[in-house]
Amino acid sequence: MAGARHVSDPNHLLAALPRKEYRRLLPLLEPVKLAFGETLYESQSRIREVYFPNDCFVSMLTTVDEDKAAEVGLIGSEGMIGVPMALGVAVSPFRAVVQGEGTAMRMRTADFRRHFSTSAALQRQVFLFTHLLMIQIAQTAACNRFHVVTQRMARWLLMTHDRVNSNEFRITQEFLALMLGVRRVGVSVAMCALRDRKVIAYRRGTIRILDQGGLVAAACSCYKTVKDTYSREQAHKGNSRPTEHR
Amino acid sequence: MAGARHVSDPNHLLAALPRKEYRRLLPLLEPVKLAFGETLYESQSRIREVYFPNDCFVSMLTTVDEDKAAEVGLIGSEGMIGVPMALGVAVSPFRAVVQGEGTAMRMRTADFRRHFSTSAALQRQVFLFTHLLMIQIAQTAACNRFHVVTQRMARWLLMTHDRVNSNEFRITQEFLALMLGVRRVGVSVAMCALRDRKVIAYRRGTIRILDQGGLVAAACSCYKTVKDTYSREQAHKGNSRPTEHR
DNA sequence: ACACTTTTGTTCGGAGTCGAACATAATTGC
DNA sequence: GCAATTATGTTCGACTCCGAACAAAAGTGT
Repeated sequence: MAGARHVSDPNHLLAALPRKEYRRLLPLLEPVKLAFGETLYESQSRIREVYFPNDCFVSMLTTVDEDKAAEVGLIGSEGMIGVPMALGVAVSPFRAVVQGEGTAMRMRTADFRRHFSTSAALQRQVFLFTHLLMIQIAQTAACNRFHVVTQRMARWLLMTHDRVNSNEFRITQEFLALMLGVRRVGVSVAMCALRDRKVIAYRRGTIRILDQGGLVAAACSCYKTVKDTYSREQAHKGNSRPTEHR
Repeated sequence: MAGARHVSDPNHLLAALPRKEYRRLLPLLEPVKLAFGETLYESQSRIREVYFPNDCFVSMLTTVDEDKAAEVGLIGSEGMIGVPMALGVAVSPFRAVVQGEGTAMRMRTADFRRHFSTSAALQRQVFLFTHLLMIQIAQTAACNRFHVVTQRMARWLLMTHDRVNSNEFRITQEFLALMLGVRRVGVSVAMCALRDRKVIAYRRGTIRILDQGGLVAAACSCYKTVKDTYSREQAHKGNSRPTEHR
């Protein structure tokens, strides 16, 4: 959790595969560098490749009223981009935008489809993640309903923090406002409040988390709820094979 | 859409199975009557049976802060209750409450698991529905973020209307408020407004839709978005087999 | 050093929802 | 018929967030 960033932090879904499966998959996996802001899928567009993030992470956005959008999920090395492929659908219902730059393993949909149908281990990993993603989206729905901007923003910072493995990362208030679906002013006020309480520090596009506990306290319970669910399920799936990798 | 209620409106997932598959499944399906308000799953509880609604429908609720809850999905004859089972998880992340009484086909999880793993047709149906449910939940997340009570309520009435196949159904403002995660007062005001505009009529626990077009106009675009997605995908899956059933 | 762009901070009135409380109307039980 | 219960309607002040507009500060390019 508080560890330094690994040089090559591998994707957890792939890392959890039996070695034999992994070797079989490897030739079809192309390591790619994903830049901040890059769009992997447009909403309603055909899925051509799936991605297994290593140390990058990606936002899933739902569009509404043709001008507004809101983030419904955040996916890092614990998951995969292109879940609909696992459900037999090759059209992405969401826009997928790279939130944190880094590397991912890319796989063509045809290759994925072929391997997926014959690999019980891959199915197990991907379906479990699909389940977790669904929970995350549902929690976001409830969170959007009940919690105020400060809480939702704190939650977002924590979720990002968990995926970036660093206390500092680059993000502008404008962008954060887009993700949360609020005005930038709302973010500005909320961040000032947290800064005054010495929970975070920031300057022009860079934010640093000073007091993680304080941030958890400022966030709604949604953060803990989702995180606990993730670690609970990760623990279960560890049963199949020890978490050692590479 | 405007048709009368069938005496035995069958579940669409089951109806779309090849006849042979369906016959194989039938002995394991137990028709049950589900009463309004009945809880099929508690949140975090073990899933013992899955349900294929015929003419009933069920709300999926996410709990938050130990006292509040919000509906994240509404499932009728187009779907199944117990989607996590298809993803290899036997614990329901949501509370499932019967919203509209009626009948469903019940199946023990062990039987479902066994058949599911060997029936490509059933997998196809259930995974497609899982995909649609995910979209519905995500849309609810965005909807909760951007739209006001009147719009969300209109959407809810329309979604219910689609599943109940009748212009009139029983529902109290108190209950509706629970589903939407707002105060009853908010629902009261919104319903008065719609009634004054002659879009709906109601009296103590019963509501009647007078002007479906007006209701669509009062609702946010989320209703149309989700509905269109459903019909688009339903059309696709029809390719495998004509929609004739029984 | 300077102009320009990007990012952040502040203010304003208005709309929507909140929690709380109370009033009225319809239905049920006896 | 009458009391109790359930469902609906209305009002109040407080709070959050909205859209709009403007100001200030930090970084960039030349």
